[in-house]
Amino acid sequence: MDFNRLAELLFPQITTSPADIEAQYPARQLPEGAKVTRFAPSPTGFVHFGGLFPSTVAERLAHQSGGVFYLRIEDTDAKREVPGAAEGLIKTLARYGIEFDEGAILDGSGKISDKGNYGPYKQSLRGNIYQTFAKQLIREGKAYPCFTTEEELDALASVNKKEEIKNTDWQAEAEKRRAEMLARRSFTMEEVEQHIAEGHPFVVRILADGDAEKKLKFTDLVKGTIEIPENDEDFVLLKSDGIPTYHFAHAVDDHLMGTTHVIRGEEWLPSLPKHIQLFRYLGFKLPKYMHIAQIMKLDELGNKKKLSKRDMGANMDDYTRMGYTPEAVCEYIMTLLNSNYEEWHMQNPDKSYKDFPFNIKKMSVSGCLFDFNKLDDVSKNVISKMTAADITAKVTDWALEFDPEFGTELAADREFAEKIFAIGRGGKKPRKDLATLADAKPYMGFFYDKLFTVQDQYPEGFDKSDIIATLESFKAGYDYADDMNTWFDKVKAIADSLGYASDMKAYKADPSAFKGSVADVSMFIRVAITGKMNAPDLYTVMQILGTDKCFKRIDNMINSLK
RNA sequence: GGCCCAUUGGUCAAGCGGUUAAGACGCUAGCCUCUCACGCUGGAAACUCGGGUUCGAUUCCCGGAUGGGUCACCA
Repeated sequence: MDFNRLAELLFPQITTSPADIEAQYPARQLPEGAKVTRFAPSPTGFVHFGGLFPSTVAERLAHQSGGVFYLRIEDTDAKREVPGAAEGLIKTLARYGIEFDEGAILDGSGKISDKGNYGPYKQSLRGNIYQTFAKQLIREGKAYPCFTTEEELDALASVNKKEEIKNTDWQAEAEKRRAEMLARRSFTMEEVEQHIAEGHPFVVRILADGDAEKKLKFTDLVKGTIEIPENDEDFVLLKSDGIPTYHFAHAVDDHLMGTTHVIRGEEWLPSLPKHIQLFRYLGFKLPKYMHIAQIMKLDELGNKKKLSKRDMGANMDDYTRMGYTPEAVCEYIMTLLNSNYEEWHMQNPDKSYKDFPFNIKKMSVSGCLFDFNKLDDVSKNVISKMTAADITAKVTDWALEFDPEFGTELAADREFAEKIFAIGRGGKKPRKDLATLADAKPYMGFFYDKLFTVQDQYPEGFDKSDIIATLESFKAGYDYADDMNTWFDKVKAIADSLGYASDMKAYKADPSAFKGSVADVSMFIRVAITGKMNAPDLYTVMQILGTDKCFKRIDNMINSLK
């Protein structure tokens, strides 16, 4: 077989050589140890948590090492492509601090355009490049055309549908398929010529030289040394539309674009032998690989499953809607990614997670369960450290979008809102009431007359007359100008006058000697003013609320009790 | 089913031949306290199972079990 002739027959339109293309992609001039990484999504939907996870690793590794982080759009499957998905992807990533140095990024007008010298960064624009290398492989007898159509293959394989996959006799399946491929390998030139002349479409398959019985040792930066069988499958390089498969595009692009570290989910591990073979066939240097563990969730049966796009917490917009800030999500990701992150963060409470020395060796090899409890904890800490102005702005913006009634109230008087958010904020041990921005409303909504309702009832066991007496004498004695101690002394005096202990220690020593304690008396007032049994320090609340509002609420409560 | 990967409390995880097996989240008891939220001090809770190797295995090796991933002209 004259492979040169075969190559010309198949790709007459390709006149460039691999060397021509290589010349356009000179080696990057970067400092020693600088890593070049990329995020290479297919524009089929939104970025989900499982995608943000490895891209965070890639971004950190590149920027931490003074390298390059770029975005490549893997739009090689027109059937699955979703219009606008790529733009959405980029915007979402940006919200989570993932910024690209080069690649297919957004220009000023919100359209995707290339930045950098190693493009084009959209695979659909690189057909000529892939075909050049495919032609070369054919010329070298390392790849061949296959005219068996998808339909024929399906018929042969009998199953391709998800439901049937469990019952598949995989061995028979593989053997049939392999037999077919083997038969197609030995097409004569005449047969090929005839097929081409008749206009039959073809795919280009690799001529696999591996032996699945033989193992190949490979070192993954996360997984360590693994043993995998050599590839003996004639997988597709170029689909019949001339567009490459993932495998081929990966080899060609990551080589040309100078990727030093390929970071991807561990679901790619089984196809690694294909990639190793391809790089060897093409004469490319193999990049370093990091196959990172997947994020899991628990299914109905209590089994771990890969977090899928439909799951709660998969779509990053879920977090926005629930009121988790990007900072919190990023920090949570860091805790999952590097086991020593939390320790570092405790020692460097004021530093950004981007200052954390991310360490590949500290990465977990096994998948972890997504844990909302943990996210809440991380988020509470993040929110508790914000300034009052900052949290006010964030909650207001959030509420304006997701809870307009609340948002409008907040926005109407920002200074008032900021005073509320300032309660217990800023000290060494700040309050941690909010896990999400959405928690703000139940926490402090009572400050607003429009949102105020009496949520909690007075517990059983207290004389209504005591409550009324408390409210009336409290109101009579209240002076806005009082300092906190004076204010509380007055509350204590009321407690004493009604037979409630003003001294908590005395009360605890002998509860039966009193009707209750000053804690109860405070509660009488608190419920009237805040509508709740639990609220931040009542004195401060009243200072913010002002005498008029407080008195009105007390009066309302007295009336409702009578 | 073949192949690959994994397996320390409920979750995330330190550990890398000899430890009272860290820590964080969650749960919980108590303290502090006008309630809450913090904070502090405690508590319950773990090495998947067999075989080896070794004076000694959570740690090393082999096998089983379990879980996950993957087996397309999808990425």
